[in-house]
Amino acid sequence: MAGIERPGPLYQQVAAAIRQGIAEGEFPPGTPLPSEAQLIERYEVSRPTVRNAIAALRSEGLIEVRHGKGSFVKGAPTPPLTIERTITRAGKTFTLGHTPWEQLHKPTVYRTETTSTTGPLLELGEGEALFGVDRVLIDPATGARLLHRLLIPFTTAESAPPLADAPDTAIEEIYAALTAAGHKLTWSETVRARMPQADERSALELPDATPVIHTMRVTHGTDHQPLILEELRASGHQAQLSYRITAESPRALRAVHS
Amino acid sequence: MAGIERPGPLYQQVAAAIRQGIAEGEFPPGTPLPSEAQLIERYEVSRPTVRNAIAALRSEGLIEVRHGKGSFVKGAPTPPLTIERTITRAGKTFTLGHTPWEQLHKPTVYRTETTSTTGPLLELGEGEALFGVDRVLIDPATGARLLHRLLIPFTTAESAPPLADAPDTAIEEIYAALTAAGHKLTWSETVRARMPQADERSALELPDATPVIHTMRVTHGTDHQPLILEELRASGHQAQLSYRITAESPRALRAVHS
DNA sequence: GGTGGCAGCTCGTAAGGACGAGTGACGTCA
DNA sequence: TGACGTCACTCGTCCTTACGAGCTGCCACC
Repeated sequence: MAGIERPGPLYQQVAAAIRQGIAEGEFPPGTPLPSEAQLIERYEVSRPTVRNAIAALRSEGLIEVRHGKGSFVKGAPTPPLTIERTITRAGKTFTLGHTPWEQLHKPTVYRTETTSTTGPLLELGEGEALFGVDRVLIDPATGARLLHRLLIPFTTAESAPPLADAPDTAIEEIYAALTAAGHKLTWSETVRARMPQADERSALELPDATPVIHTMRVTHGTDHQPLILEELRASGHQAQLSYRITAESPRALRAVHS
Repeated sequence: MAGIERPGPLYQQVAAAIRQGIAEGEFPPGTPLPSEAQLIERYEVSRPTVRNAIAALRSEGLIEVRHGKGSFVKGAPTPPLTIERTITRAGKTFTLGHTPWEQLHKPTVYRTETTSTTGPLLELGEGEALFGVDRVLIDPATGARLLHRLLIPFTTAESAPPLADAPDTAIEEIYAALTAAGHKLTWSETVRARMPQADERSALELPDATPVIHTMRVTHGTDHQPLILEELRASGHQAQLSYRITAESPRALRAVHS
């Protein structure tokens, strides 16, 4: 390789040199890197070595490769869209999601069954009948996409009349219907970071090396019985979740980090 | 390739065949895949093709490659450790974290400055002086690791005497000290999913293709001024966060998903 | 019997050649 | 003038060959 010999595998040295070039502004965001052939000449290495280096930078999310065009430096990661998942106490506004989403299609409504993942959350066995409602939500400002899924057990749908007829009602209407049916709602939500599945990669238009942030929210009724399950999946590059937490009695802070 | 010709690149066909073998139980979790040489014979392809297929499976997190030993099918992802980030209303218990963590080392205490990320969260400019306290927490049951970082602005440390002397106090002691200093605490927390940086990969002992789940929690005082910033980073494979949400007035559910 | 070294397995890195496929610009032909 | 085909450029896939490095078990030597 041209210049000073550094330790480690050659392709790592090439990757480090390109990384440095990006950091120092030699390759500004949005511009194409030198082509593979040029990198071969420049660093005096073989094509596999160059491609290996490029693969490393790709998996770090630093660059993006477009067939027939070249390798492009990615812009600084856009400040991710914040999705409010918040509640404040006593009468203040209660946001379950960023407001101005647009729906890409009409909601997809289908019948499905509980799985080994969703069953326990709904306190049902496996194979119990559910309504499924899938939505693709888009933030008009940034184009960020969200996959939203609603799973409604038949028993819940029957207990709240509007649901059985039209499960593709807006979320707040569903909450309203459940409240009207006499339920006092609480929610519990788990958040995971994981790599996308193939269908998520295409639906969310995820580039390489992009994790998804995945939440499962269970709405509980008065006796804490699970009523519905909401799933939200978004690109880790485009979305972050935000929670606001209020404590009633500060004395309750014991028993943390023993 | 042996057998029926399927469409698409050869290495994808090989990857698909191995994927199928894993799904069908031919290669159970924990067992080694056939070696590269054997896969070459079996599918009648060259070594780069086999390695390309293996790289694809690796980046999906399906297998794990150990130098000198072989490629191993990963076990089903262990049910991740749930970290409670919860609050319930009015007097009930308030858990800021899973309780029985062990510390790997003594906390590392150092002086640092706000960055373009942490400054705005603490409502400070860039380059303002901070105490930093880093901890590596381990769940004794599963071995799951957590990186915990506490950033304390000097002004906060001065306003609560114990902090200036010993910033490496346990978290609940810090909250207690802040409360004793007259603050009525609230918290806001953001959650992101992203790929690890090199230092996180080693500190959390992350395998390939493992995202991290990263939370930033700001503790606010009586006038909502930011007091301290807590960062928590964990493997997406090992940890999930859990929130419990309670609403005071169900009428406040309007203005969701317009 | 114990211990060290070597052999033979694994994957990691590297070179070099060949061809296919996507893209865009240019020039030619109608 | 307009449309289409060609060509030059990009990256994608695939092959062969070679050697280095981590790991393990066998075997010979002490």
